[in-house]
Amino acid sequence: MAINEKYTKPYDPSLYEKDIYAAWEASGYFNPDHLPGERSENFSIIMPPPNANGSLHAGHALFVTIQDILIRFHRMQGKKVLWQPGADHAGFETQVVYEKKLQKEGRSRFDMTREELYDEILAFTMENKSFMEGQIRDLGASCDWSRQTFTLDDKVVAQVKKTFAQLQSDDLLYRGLRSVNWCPKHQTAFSNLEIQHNERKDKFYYFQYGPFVIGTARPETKFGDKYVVMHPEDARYSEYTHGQEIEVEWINGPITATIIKDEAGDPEMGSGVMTITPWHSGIDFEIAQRHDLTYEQIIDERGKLMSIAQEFEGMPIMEARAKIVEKLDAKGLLVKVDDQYEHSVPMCYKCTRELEPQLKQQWFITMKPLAEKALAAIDSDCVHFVTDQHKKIALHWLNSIEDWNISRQIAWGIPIPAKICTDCDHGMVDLADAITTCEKCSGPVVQDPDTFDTWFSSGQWPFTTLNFPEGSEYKDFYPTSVMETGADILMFWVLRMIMLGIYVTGDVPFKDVYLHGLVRDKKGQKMSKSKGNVTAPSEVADVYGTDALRMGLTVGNTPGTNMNLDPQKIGAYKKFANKLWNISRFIYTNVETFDIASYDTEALSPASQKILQDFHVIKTDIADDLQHYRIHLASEKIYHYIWHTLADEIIESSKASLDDSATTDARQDAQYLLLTLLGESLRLLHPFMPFITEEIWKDFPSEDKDLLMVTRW
RNA sequence: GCACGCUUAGCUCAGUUGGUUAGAGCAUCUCGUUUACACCGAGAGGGCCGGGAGUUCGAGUCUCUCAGCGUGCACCA
Repeated sequence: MAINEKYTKPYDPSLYEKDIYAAWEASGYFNPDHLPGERSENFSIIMPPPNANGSLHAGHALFVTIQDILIRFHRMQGKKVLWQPGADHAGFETQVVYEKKLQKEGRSRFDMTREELYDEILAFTMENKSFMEGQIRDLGASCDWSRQTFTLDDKVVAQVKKTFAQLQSDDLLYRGLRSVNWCPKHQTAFSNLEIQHNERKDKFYYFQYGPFVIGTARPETKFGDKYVVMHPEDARYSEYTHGQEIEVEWINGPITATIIKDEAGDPEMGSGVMTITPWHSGIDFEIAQRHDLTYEQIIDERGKLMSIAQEFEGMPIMEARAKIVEKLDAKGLLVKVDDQYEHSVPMCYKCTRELEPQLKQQWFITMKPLAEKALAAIDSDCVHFVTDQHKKIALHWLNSIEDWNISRQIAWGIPIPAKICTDCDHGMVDLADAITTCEKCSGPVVQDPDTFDTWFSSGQWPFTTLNFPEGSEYKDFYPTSVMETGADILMFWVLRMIMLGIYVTGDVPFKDVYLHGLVRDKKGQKMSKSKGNVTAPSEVADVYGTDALRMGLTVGNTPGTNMNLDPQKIGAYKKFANKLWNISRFIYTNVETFDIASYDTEALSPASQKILQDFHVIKTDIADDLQHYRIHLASEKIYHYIWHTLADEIIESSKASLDDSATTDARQDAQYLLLTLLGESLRLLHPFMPFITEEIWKDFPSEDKDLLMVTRW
């Protein structure tokens, strides 16, 4: 197309983006092995694998944009660059999405075998995965698709199991009866990080329990309470001795209660006396363990009372609570009710239902030794946090880390390679699938039905994707240059990658950590489907173009803080794309007779030399910004330069020199200056707005030019 | 309870190691425009940088404190 014809129309992204991406992909330059020229330095990013269970949202668009900017910048700096993409099976997350789908179809996972469910979710995930990959391409991501990894690929699963066994042999793994966070709806346990605490006002009941008054918000758990705990120093109860037995009248008749003196009893709290329910409270369980007490399950996995509750058996919690209070009141044991009791209750982060602590045999990782090495790495800046506030949060969490429950009672995930004894419940790690009898009691064994917490495998992602330990990728690119991901998964993912990376490979998985905040709507509200305020990247890109979307997500978006995304802002960068289009039209149509290769730069006027020097300063400044992850500043600077310096000043003042009445020297001086600045500006802007810059670059008069994406700065 | 943030123009936000007259986008107002571009240009108004104290030759930036807003972790008889 003739230059004037092409540029006469406003820039229309939809005419060019698909073809340009295809040209990039066909060039092979996404793959570090096929990059042109000598490249001594390496630069690498492992892409956080998006969940393969739905469409990309604005947060995905943000991380793809930030990472692509860094990748393209370093590639144009002449580095050997790997951006390793992936897709996440996202265990529990995906299973929840799929269960909703089942529900709509009038089905339930509890009517299916684990194998049937697994196969159906696998098919569902694979379909979504390819859909999602198309959306990442649409955003312009220059990642190496030839190395794409799925979190259930054989190599990943094999390494994850190996690590599990290694933890066992290093004595960092145990299977034990512990209080776990159990969701009665989803029928699985969660790690401590996955639970959400909600403030709530509830009734708080005081009951007469023998000579004591005890308080509780959960009367329905009290059937098995046969221990009375008080602080050993509490003078009010000095007449009672540890282990002393007393007869008390309780919900379903008289029981024998035992006095326990333990420092967990807080004299300041209520009467200073409490009864304990070890099966349904982590703290109570610890007390029970300290004193070797017995305990019993009161509430079943579905949230219903068990046979110990006698007449209340089978009732759901809330129904039982009211009736038990009624009965205790009738027996004259209800002392008072406080209905202004504020407390926070643990909820399932998915269904916002109350979690029920249950005692379960689960696999736990002993985290302290792993955390200590991570702390040292962060402290010494071997892992450098770009955002200082997240370094503080990381140190705080690692310093008070708790053991990690990695067992999940869901089908969609990596099966835990272990055998469980059906007689004594003893668990044995079994990578080779060779164990047939219990090592403790010689009883029969079955495969552990549970799967790993997704974050256990994700935590090993950097080195598994790079083919640890023998792969060339691992040798060339580990530790990777920077981990860029959402600040909301700092503890879930980033810190676990650091801990497991150091543990398995002996080295940190990445040198820098760059965390971005949430993308919210223009009013600062969290985007959600139910609110209808979701900005779908694909829809925005259709209206304004991908380049405009990328700029809108980038300019002024400080690392680590949330951003409010106003579509109007993206519209502003659509205007900018068109401005650049017209700048190019003006320059190209005015240099058609000019041969830049044969122009003698010695002849350049001092004024033009000064302009080029000024440009060089800006360019150095922008490069420095990008080296230091100041993407929000770099993008604004190049925007400002192109519009308000190149267009408003340099082009405007060049018009006189390009006029017919001007001398040949003056005209050539202006032509050289404008063409040079256009070429340079396209390079600088390319990482941010890759499509339009590549398209304009096609018309740049140069002998042996390659794609702009591999043109050096 | 422990910890981490935020507060700058009407709105959304930048402001890197303290250093000229505190910036941008959007919005508002005025003027201009047969042209590279109305997806335009020139210009204007608008800010005791949350309050107070301190360090300094100099503070939006550092320290302390108060207030408001937000977030994470933990606990909950």
